[in-house]
Amino acid sequence: MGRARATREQIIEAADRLFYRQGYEHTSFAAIAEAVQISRGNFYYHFKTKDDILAAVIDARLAERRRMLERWEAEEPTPAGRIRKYIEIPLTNRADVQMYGCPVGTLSTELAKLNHASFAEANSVFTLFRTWLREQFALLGHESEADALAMHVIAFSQGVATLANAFRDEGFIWREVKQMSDWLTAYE
Amino acid sequence: MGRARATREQIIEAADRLFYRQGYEHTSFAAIAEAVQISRGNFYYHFKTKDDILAAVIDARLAERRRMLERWEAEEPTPAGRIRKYIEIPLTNRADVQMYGCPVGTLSTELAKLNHASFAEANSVFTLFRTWLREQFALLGHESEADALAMHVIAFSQGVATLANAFRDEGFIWREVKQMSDWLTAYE
DNA sequence: GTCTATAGACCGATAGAC
DNA sequence: GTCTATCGGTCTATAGAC
Repeated sequence: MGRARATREQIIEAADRLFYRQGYEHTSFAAIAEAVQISRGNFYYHFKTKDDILAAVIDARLAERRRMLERWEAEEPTPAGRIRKYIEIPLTNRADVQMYGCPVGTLSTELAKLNHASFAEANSVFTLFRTWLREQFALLGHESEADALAMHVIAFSQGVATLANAFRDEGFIWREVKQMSDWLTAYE
Repeated sequence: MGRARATREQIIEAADRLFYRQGYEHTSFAAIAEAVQISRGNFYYHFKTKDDILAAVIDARLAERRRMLERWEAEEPTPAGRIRKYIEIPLTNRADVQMYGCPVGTLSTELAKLNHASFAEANSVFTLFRTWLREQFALLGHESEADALAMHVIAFSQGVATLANAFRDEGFIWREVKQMSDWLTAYE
């Protein structure tokens, strides 16, 4: 049981990484199996279909982001400090962002085009951020516009990620994050 | 000769549409051939490889966007009015944007993940916008920061498109475009 | 008769699935 | 390990305009 669980998690980890770097559709069973160094037969013991793996990857991402937000709440005493943590994501992950874009945004974009059943599930990561940011803005005393501000911050992040990916320009990320961080001071 | 040209352009048109709606990799020869109502054999008379079609689609998009910018220059006498036209794109195309995102951004994102040779070519549409917006900001007297402002506007557009696609929220587009339009007045 | 445009059988490789 | 579907891509035959 412990062994099966470890293998299962290795598969999810490898799939997560490959879906992010190569896209969901472009990633084959064989590629994941090879990355985990297991046979395809063993593979099917853990996941019956590719959609099953996708669902597991999305669940894992959701759980990981939840933990990240909890960590931020422990580290940053003020709502503004927490929002700033979110704004800085493209900078914190700049190497990956330039190479592969945002994991959440690019998966959402791909699943939208595939008309995939897990499209809504994948967007629940966006919703997690949206709800959390909304809370932080509400704590800052901007209840009535909290949701619009939350969406604005996420949109900023997505725009920066997409262009940083297209142009592979780190200076651009620095400038945009600085600007957004300055914008936030008006709401502190 | 005239017949061939018509067929060729029909193929490019159908491929453009399908690449946008379903993604490049997810769109098969068979799907394009069916959309144009020709056989797959005929198809290969006009394009040898799938990459050839992609290149033709990118060229067509570049030409189309160039014409659009020229149209805007004719219609809008002021640089600010022209920039505003760009800012309003997500609103103008809101139905498609909500369903399929931005054609330029989503193709760039997909080709980045596929490590596709035409990645740079696809981004030339971004560069077209970037150069054009930079010129408009320079005309407004903001030469030193013109490029950063151009990138900022494109990033805004990409962020709005990605989130509008994920949440299928038209109100969000209206709010963001309004906000960005107001932001622009500070530079007029 | 020639050339353009079209059709469709066919190929090897690889995909997801069992 | 195998099965079936489908992928991108090649090849040949031929219909029709000139």
